[in-house]
Amino acid sequence: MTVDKQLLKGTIPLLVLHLLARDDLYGYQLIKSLEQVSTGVFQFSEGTLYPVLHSLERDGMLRAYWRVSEVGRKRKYYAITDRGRRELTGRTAEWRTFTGAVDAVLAEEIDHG
Amino acid sequence: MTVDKQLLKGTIPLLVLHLLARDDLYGYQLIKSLEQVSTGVFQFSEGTLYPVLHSLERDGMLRAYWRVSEVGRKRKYYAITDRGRRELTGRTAEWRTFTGAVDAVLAEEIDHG
DNA sequence: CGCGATACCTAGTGACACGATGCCTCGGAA
DNA sequence: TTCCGAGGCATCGTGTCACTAGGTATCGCG
Repeated sequence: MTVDKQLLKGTIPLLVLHLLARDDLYGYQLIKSLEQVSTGVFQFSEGTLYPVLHSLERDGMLRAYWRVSEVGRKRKYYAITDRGRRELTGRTAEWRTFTGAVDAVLAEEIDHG
Repeated sequence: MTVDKQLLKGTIPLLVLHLLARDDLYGYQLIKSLEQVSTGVFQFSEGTLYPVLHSLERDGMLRAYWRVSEVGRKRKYYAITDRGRRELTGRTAEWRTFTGAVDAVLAEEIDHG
């Protein structure tokens, strides 16, 4: 099932920060990881993810570095910073609050007229 | 705790449709209800909610009618339509899928480096 | 050699929540 | 009586942000 893209607003940095809190990853790998972990629900295009990475880096949440694989491919890896970890904590709490509030509304019994 | 407004994208119609599936409400009342049920997390301005109501009405999800209270105040009530109920079912399923996918990512163990 | 996958990037567009603003009524306080 | 806050409706402009479309380059394989 596909998801209305509007629902994604603001959640992509949360997802990115979380995955990078585990391991350094490069952009393309991040896209594939998000697709895999979400069992196909998230299918981000590169035009979506790269700008997010750049802005997170600009804001000091991530640090980027180039590494060349054995096969000679250049890859730009991203590592989370301390600031990024703090941001992740805050965004995770926000996410819980937000979904809790929505679920509270959805828990209201509806009238099947 | 306040929530990043970006998270709200796309969820407002879901919340509105859900509340209106219980009872006909007028716009101002809807704002107050959402604030109350979410225990203050959602505090929508009128500039936010009225356009949502109008577009839902335009799309046939809602039907609007005027009613005058005993004190003479004119209020514009909104009633959900059959089409709106079907939309609500779909959006609710989308919401579950979406939050399930995000939570799946967040459930990944993180490395506290 | 061509093509798909890998891997990076940017610019323009469009959806949409929000703040600001405007109009009107009512009740109570100054 | 005048004013102000709350109730009640509405629209417009702005800013954020995901996405489509486009561009470059390398690699492995048929």
